[in-house]
Amino acid sequence: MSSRGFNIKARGLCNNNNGERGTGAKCGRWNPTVEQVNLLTDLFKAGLRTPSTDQIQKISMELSFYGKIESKNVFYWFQNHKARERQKRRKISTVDFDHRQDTDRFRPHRDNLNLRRHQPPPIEIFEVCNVEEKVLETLQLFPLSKVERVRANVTAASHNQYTREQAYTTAFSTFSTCGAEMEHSPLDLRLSCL
Amino acid sequence: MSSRGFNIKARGLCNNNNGERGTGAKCGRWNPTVEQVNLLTDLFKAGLRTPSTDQIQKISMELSFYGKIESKNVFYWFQNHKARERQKRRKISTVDFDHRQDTDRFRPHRDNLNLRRHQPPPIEIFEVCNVEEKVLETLQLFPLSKVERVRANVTAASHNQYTREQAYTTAFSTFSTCGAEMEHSPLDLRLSCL
DNA sequence: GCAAATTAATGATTTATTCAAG
DNA sequence: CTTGAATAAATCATTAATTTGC
Repeated sequence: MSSRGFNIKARGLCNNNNGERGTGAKCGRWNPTVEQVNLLTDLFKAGLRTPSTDQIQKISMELSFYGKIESKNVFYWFQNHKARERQKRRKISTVDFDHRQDTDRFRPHRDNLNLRRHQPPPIEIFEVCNVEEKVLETLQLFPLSKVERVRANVTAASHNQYTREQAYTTAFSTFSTCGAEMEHSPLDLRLSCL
Repeated sequence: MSSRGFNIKARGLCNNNNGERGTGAKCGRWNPTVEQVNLLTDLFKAGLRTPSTDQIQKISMELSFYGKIESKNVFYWFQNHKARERQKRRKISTVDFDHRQDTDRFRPHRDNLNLRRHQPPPIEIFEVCNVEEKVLETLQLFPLSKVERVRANVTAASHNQYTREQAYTTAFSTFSTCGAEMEHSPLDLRLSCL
């Protein structure tokens, strides 16, 4: 019993969504291929968090090789994956001082948030994040032909997080974008085109 | 002291943003004309809250007559205006039981939030919202030539919220979109185009 | 084995919060 | 101090895993 009036939303109209993956050409939402998920995960492991417009464009382009995909799917995937990784990590890194009052049952991890905001957070989270942010400035997407090599390299690198920077320059084609535009901003991606 | 690495973001590169309005053709953000704000406000008063892709497109188109504007500006305007109206209303409707401890200084209006979530909200908000949702299905944008008339009608209607539906059919060209696409969803707007 | 029923994941939206320009 | 812009959190909704009874 949905209390919304939205769930009508074009059922039956939609053509089959993904040529591969799974069974019966349902309509609803994007159903990523395992390859697609793998690649996205690799990029995430490599430190990509909030891809720019161009990056999303390229990723989507590359991944479309493995199945139907839209840019927004890529965007959402990173949004969700980032958030849920954060959430997961927060959960495990705060079980220690998780003795609060009853009132906190109402807001499951809000307090962790406030905590995170108003005091130095459990280091490794932001250490990692900062690294990401920096590196992302020069991170470029891979050509499809190099996919396998990329996967191998990144996977290898993920076992040793101090060779991560190496992994970038090895796996992805890195070239200086400092003088380039770099005016992306995730919102451009969401709206500028319309 | 911003702890982000984002604020670099193309300063100086940007060409002048808005030809009119204000002073010196700065780059930064959109600076709406008074006419633009007026029109947007009218639409808001008329009940528009989360315009669809097409609606945003049209609004942007119309408003571009008064000055430089992008679709995303329209999108953001509604986002912000909706949120801040809600916030404003929440503030005034919960001042009564606003006696909390010192710790709350850290999170200014968080508690109001939780409140809103865990108990029936001040009715009229959601009453209004529901009305909006329904009406919006048939709300169409105005032609620019009718702007003045629209403004007049909407303003008039805003004094008597029970003639609101009348105002729609009077001020805007209403035609049945039930059989039409109606697959918009705000996210299409943000990403589908890219 | 195999569907119906439940639950867990996760794609998609909305809402809240924060940043920062003017 | 207002508000445009952007991010993060919370929420909704659908699909896949899985459990369960047969």
